[in-house]
Amino acid sequence: MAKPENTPAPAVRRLSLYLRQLETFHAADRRTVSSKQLGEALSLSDAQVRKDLAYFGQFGQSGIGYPVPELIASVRQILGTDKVTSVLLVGVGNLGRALVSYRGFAERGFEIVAAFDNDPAKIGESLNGAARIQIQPLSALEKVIRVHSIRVGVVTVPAPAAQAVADRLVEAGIRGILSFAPVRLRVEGNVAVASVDLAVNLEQLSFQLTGLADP
Amino acid sequence: MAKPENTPAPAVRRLSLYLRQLETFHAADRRTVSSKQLGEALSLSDAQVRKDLAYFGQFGQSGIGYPVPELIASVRQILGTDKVTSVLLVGVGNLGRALVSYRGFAERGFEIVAAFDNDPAKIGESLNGAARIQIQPLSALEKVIRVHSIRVGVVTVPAPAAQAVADRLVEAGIRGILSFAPVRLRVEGNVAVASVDLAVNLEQLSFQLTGLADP
DNA sequence: TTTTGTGAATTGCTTCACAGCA
DNA sequence: TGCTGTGAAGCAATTCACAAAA
Repeated sequence: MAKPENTPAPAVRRLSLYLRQLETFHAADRRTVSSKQLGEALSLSDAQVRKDLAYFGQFGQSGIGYPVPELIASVRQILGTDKVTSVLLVGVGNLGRALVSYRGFAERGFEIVAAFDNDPAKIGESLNGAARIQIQPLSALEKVIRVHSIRVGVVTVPAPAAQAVADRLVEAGIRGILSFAPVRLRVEGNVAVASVDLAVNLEQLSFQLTGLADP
Repeated sequence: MAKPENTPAPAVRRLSLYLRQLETFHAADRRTVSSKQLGEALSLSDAQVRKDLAYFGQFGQSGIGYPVPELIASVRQILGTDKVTSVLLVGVGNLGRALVSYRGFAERGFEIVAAFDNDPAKIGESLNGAARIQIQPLSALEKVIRVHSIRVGVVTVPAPAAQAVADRLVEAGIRGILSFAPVRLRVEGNVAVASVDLAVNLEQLSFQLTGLADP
């Protein structure tokens, strides 16, 4: 359960995969799992699994493996998802709408509690997410962040507007931003940014395709 | 414009970022760009930019930099996005709907030309994407793939259904799969798979947050 | 000059292999 | 025996630094 400063980023990414797989094992009433089994399910080596987990503490038992429920709890704590995190979303286009109702977020401990857009026609519209929320004007952003102590924002506005929205979120005290805009956001040091570029993934696929034999 | 077999995967990922940034420079009528400028825009070192591009050919000119329009054309060719790629989508939930109308795909050369779902209530419904398409039953999958020679599929079905859909796509001759289901898909060797797990990205953010000082 | 392309050095990540424990 | 945790080895990616080109 330690939180070392010098953890390889890839190891942290895989932690999420371990958690997902552990939950699957848990649903099947598995009590323990070995690094070999966990690795096989995720196409990783057993050594990789052990190294990754060892960065954060000693969770396993020699000869037995890792206790599934306990390891789930530990990994959640490491990731900070053992408590529900309130999240706001800016930009209620098609993607924004889909994310508000995306159950995968709630399942992983993230609840979208507010949504913002600058289109007057959308203000007041109800959205069905984990809770029912109403679209609010951007002018309400700062107040909502303050009143609800929201620390994470999801940005689904068009690329040209993304930096301005990010600046505003940072100014209002947000600590983390998940952006779907295909631009590199610049933020002051103490704010974490993660970026998802959906088209990039298709481009990577496309690249791999050009290298494959075509029967 | 070579296509070496042994290119670091991270370099290929960055190629997409270079393309994006080059297009921004192009829109601003920049004729040439140096590795330093490109790197600064993306928070990468100039050496990194040069190394990455050099994996694929010699595009720059000493003392000048890289010619923007030519490099854009070359990178598109390397990624295989110089031609439009027809894509199908399986699973028209909220996320699937959003992706069908997502303009970022069309802008990068991917056109969703067919959408499938197994919910009888949805069959025949019209969706507004780049083109207008009708939701079709899964039973039509194989025929559509064959008739339109579709090589790439986007999977937005619930996790438990994803592997079965992937198997069917592979069986029908698809060459690449972009999956949004939070499971590791197993496919036979010659099919490329890319996976986007939206919740994972929030978890990574959450992890970073726990390490940051909270003012 | 400026800036590329690239071998060499370095850093970082993964795999190996085994001591130690149940 | 079966399996973890970990130093050491091996491999991969990044950065350095400079010769060559315009």
